[in-house]
Amino acid sequence: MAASTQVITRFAPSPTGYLHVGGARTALFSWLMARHAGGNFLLRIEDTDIARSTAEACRQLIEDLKWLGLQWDNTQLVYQSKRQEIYNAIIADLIGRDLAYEAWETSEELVVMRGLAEKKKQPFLYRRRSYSADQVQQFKAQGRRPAIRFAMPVKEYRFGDVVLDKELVLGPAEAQDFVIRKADGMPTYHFAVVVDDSEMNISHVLRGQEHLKNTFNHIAVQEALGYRRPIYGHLPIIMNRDGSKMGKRDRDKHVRRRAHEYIKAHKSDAAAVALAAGIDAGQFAAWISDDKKQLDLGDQAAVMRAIRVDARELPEILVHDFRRNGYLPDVLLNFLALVGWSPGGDREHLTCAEMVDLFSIEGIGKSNAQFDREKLVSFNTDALARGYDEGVESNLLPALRDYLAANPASPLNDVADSDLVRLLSMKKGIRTLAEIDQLGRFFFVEDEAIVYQPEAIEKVLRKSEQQGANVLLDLLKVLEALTEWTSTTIEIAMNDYCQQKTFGLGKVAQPLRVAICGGTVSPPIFESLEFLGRARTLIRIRRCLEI
RNA sequence: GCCCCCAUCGUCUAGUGGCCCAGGACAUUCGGUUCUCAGCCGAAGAACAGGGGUUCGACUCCCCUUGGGGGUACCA
Repeated sequence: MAASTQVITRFAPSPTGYLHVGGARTALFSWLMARHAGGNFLLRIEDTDIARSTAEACRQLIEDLKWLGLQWDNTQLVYQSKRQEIYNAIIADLIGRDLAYEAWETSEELVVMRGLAEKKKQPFLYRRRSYSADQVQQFKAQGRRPAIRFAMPVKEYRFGDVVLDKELVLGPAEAQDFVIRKADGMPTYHFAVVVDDSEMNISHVLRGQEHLKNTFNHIAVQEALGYRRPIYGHLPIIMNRDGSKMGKRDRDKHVRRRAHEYIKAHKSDAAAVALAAGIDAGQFAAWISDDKKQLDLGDQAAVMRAIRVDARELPEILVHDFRRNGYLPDVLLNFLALVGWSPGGDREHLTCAEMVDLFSIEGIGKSNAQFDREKLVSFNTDALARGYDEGVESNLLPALRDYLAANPASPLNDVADSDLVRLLSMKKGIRTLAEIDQLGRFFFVEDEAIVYQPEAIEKVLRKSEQQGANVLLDLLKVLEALTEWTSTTIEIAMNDYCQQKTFGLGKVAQPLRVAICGGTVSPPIFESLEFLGRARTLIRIRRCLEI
């Protein structure tokens, strides 16, 4: 393949938080495209927003991509924050050619100017303004730092979009001088993205449709710099069930809502919650009263602890949420691919290799799509069932270990592989690995730690004049008398007992279940008893009867 | 306010002018299986946003309306 036709795609996230599913899908499509064409997929970190970018977020992002298996081909990651001199040299050149210039307005002044334009029902456009030498002196004396704006040539811009399959046009009236270097000295996204895509030889840029209008800015800079233009494709946006754009903000919104609820329910106030969370009171107050503000990851976690909100109740939108809640990476990838892309025909369940093979830009849809968690659960259930078919130990055990790594607090972390395999084999038909965790925990805690749920005790043991409890009393004797303790012998004994009493099996299974696990839900009862062992089973039954 | 994109069952989609009174999957409803929860098996209902064109013929092409979404930052 000639170098000029080589496909090079990239994923260029901003490290301001964990990877969310929208970003993951963009990465997936770029990855699929490169792999399909036998080209390269590169990773670049766009950390030019120094206030919001963190090293921690960056580490998470990389871990999430690795978990998904979206391997990138550049051994050396590109960090935009480390390339300031390169950008500055190019900007200096642009200034020298009068294609860029210093702009002295503050953000506040710009907000006022925009408000004025909207009042007049006019679009706001920034075009070059002149300052007298005196004014500039004054600005400098005030300590102002200028931003650098690109003098965007006033003309028509157009480009062909391979996803939308049409030509997009920006009229001359809409050209405006946008900022390419912020007052803090960092380049803006619009500038760095153009320089780096060119330097990295990116052939195809796939990104969300929210970038559609930005593309004209990028083209203008490319033209000024004499760069080759990559092929652009703008992906449909992934939406929530309520039809709004799916993003990190949703979690923030949820936490804010819960914080308000907490303050109301506990007759507390913002300052007290901020104190409990150990974060700055002023910052917290600003966040809780302003929907547009977002907490960073660490602060969000601290606030959640303070108001006792568990991460599991947040809407799953981050790749890490899905990992933590027991989804398989390949399932998430398969499902994500189908949000906005179709291989055609009736095919849905695909391995990564099949997706690579079948991927094409033409198969990408043009319209926004809602993210349907129920269908994802169904995909996960199917994949888990296939895992059972293909071997619990080779297939499901590593997946469960991975799940546990993301859930360090689970008691199952201390359990031997052989027992995890037994547990998995006992309970088929699970939808997520989290179900194994929840359903299996009672095996691995102390007998005294079993918590008997009041509703379960009432419904299964106390109801109908303590019928359940009486059955349990009988069963205690039957089980004590058993010579051999296997699920088969237990089942035979229980069936005998039921025949004697003309009971259905449910009449004995449920009391036993409550006795050994404290609730009404567990893996199949006879195998559970065998697994738990005679001694512990009997201890738990006696303890339950005492209560 | 201004600019832009999109439009098939509730949801994700197949469909590139006649193979479609529209196919699949998830969800839903109803049956069956089962010691609980799941799972599994079977069946059913469910869509081309509306209006104009073009054409012998329109889900497919064009226009308008309506609806949804995005952007409008010294965020990316």
